[in-house]
Amino acid sequence: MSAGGGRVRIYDVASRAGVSVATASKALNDTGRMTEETRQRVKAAATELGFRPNAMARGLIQKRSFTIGLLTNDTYGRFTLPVMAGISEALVDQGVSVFLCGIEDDPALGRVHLDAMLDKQVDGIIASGKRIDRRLPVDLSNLPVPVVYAFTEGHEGSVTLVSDDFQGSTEAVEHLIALGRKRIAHVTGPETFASVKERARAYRAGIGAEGVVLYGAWSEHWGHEAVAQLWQRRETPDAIFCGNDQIARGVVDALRERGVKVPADVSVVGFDNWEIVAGQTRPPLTSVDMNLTALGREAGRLVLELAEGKPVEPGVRKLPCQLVIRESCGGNAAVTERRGGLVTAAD
Amino acid sequence: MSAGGGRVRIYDVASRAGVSVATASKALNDTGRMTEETRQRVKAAATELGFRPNAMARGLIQKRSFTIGLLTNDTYGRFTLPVMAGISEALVDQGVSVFLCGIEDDPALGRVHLDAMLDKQVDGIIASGKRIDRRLPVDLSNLPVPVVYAFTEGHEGSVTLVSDDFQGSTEAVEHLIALGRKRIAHVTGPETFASVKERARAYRAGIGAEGVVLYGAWSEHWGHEAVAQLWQRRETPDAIFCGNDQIARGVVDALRERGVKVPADVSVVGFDNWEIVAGQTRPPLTSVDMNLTALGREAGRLVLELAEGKPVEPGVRKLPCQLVIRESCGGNAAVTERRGGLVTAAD
DNA sequence: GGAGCGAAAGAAAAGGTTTTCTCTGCACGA
DNA sequence: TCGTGCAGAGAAAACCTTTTCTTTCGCTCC
Repeated sequence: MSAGGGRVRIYDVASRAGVSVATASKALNDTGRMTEETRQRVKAAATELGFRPNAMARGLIQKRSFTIGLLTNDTYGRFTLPVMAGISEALVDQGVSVFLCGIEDDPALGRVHLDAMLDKQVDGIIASGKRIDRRLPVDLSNLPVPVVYAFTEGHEGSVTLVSDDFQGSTEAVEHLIALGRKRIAHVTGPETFASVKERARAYRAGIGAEGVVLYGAWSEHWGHEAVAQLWQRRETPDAIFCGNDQIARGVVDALRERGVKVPADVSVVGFDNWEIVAGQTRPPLTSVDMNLTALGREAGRLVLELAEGKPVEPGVRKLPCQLVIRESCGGNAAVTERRGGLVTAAD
Repeated sequence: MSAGGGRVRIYDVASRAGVSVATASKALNDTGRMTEETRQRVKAAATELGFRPNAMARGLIQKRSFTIGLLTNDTYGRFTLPVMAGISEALVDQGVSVFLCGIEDDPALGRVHLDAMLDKQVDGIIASGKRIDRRLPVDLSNLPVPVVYAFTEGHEGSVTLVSDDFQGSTEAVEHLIALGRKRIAHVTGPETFASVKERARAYRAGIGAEGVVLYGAWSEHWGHEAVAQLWQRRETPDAIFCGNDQIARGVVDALRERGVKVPADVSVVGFDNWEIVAGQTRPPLTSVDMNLTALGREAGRLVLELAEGKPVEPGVRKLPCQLVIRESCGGNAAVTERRGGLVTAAD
C-alpha cells in the first residue's frame, strides 16, 4: 500500500491530523501531554499514511542508532551463529538491528569493520569468537561505546560471558557415574586450550581420581587414534568423556569398527552438541550443550542496558551448560538433564 | 588517542584548518574547487583530530545509509554464512555494513526485521535461504529499495543469483568418466528439490543413459541405506555421484563396512564441499563446491549498483560451481578442476 | 476581578553533515 | 577603465526528527 516515491514524513502525519509536528512526535512516542483524543487522532493518521519514522533523523538527535555491532573471528560460524541468534532474539523487539562483521584473524580488517561500525554510531558492540581464551585481533578497550564479550576473552574490567565448562563437564561425568560406569576415560583437544584444562579438571574432580586423560586434536581422526591407544592398555574403559563432538564421533566409529558396542559396552559423551555431528553419529551422541543462544540473549540484554546508561557489574560470568541425552550412553535418560537448564528470567 | 567524551565534529576540523565547514566538507570528500594546499591542510587537520564523520548526519542528507540488509531463513548458516562472507568482502571497502537478520520461517518475524531495516534506510536488501526453489516467508516485491536474491527464489522480474547445479554435476560426472568409471550411480536427496532434479538431469546427460538414480533424504543414514540397496542388485556400480556430502559420507562409510575399497573399487563424489563433512570423511571427499562466497560477492556488487541507480538486467543468473578434488575418486587429480573456476571479473 | 496555575499545543532550536547559492577578488580582454 | 568570467571560499538551507521553550487559554482561589 505504501507505494509512491517519496516516503511519508512526520510532517504529513501532522498536517493530516491537523496538529503541529511537535505534537505529532509526542503523540506517536507516547510522551508529552495532550488530550487522549488528539493522541489517537495522530496515531490514526500515522497508520493510514503508513508512516515510519526515519531512523537516521531520530538517531541524529537522540544519539542512538538502535543498532549494535557483532564482531567475530569465527568464520565458520559454529559458535557465533547461535550467539547471534540469541542476540537478535533479545534485541529485535526493542527495534535494534545487528551488524555482523566477520574479521577473520586480520587486525587490519578488524580495524576497518570497527571504524565502519563506530561511524554508524552503533549503540554498543558485542565481541565473539571461536575460543574462550583468545582475544580478537583488535583492541576494544577504549571505545566510546559499551562492549560486551561473548565467548571470547575480554579486556581488563570488561563484561564477559562464557559457558561454564566445569559445570557442563561435571554434569557429563556424573551422568556416566549415575549409569554405573566405573572406568571413565577422557579424550580431549589440545592442552593449550583453557576449556580443555577446565574440562579435564572437572573430569578429575568428578571421578575423584587422576583418571586417564588423552590430549590431541579436535578431530575425528584423533578420536580413532585415541581408541587405538586406549585399547592397548591392560584395562579398557567402560565410558569415554570426549572434549568435543567430532572426537566423540571418531571414538564411536572406532569402537564400532573394533566390535565394541556403544552404549552396551561403552558409554560415550560428547561436548558442543553440534547437531550435525551429534545427531548423525550412530548411535546419536549424548552431548553437553553450551547454551550459546542463551548466552547471546544475555549478551544482547547486557549491551542494551549499558547503552541505556544502566550500570552493569563488570567481570566474567559463567553461564550453565546443559546435558542433552541421546543414545550413546544407554541407561534411563533424564538423569541430570534438568539441572543445567538456564533460567531464562525474561519473558 | 581519540579519547575525550565529545566526538570531534567537522566544525572542529574546519576551525583548526582555518576554513568554513563547507570548505572542510568539500576538502574531505574530494569535491568542490579549492587550492590543493587548502585541501591538504583540511585533511591534515582531520587526521590529527581523528575526525570520523557521523554517518547518520551524512546519511540523512544523502539519503544513503551505507548499510544493506541480509535476510535469511537459513538458521543453521550452512549456505548463508559463505554468502554473507562474500557480500561483506564486496562491500567493506565501500564502507557498507551488513545487517544480518535470521527470520526462520516465520512471516511475522520476517515482517518485523524487514520493517526495522527499512526504518534504518538500508540502501538495499539481499535475500538468501537454504533452498534455491523456495521463497522467504515475506514479500519483497514492492519495496522502496533494491532487492537481490542470492540462493533463494526471487519474485517475477527480480535479480536472482543461484549456483549452476547442472554445470557442477556435469563436472563431477565427467571427472568420473575421465577416470575410466563405467557404471556410475546417483544417490541423492528428495525429488521435490529443484536442485535434485537438476543434478539428476546432468547425471543422465553426462552418462548418456537413464542410469540408476536413488532418491532419499539428505542424511548419512540414507547414504548407508542406498548402498545396501545398490549392493542387492545384479551389477554394482564402480562410482557413486552423491547429491550432497552427508549422503556421500554415509555411502563411503557403508562401503568401508562392506569391505569395498574407496577409491580403489568405487569412486565417490559429494556435493556442497562442506569442509566439516568432506574433509573428515575417510578418505576425504572429492566434492562440488557451489562457490557461495563468489555468489555473495556478486550479490553485494549488484545490490550496490542498483542502490547507486545503475541499471541491472533482471533475471536468473547461474554462477558456475567448481569440483574440488580430494581422495575419494582416485586416479590423477587436476582433471577437470580448472574448468569451473569462477571468473571474478571485478577487481 | 485579577493573580496564579496547569494543561494543551505550537514555535523553534538542535543534531552534524552535504550541497547549493552567494560573495569576493583577481586576471584578462576590450 | 570597465565589464566579464572564473577560481576560491563562505553563508545558509536542507535532511527529518525530537525536545525544549513559549504561548494560549480556561479555571480556581483569594
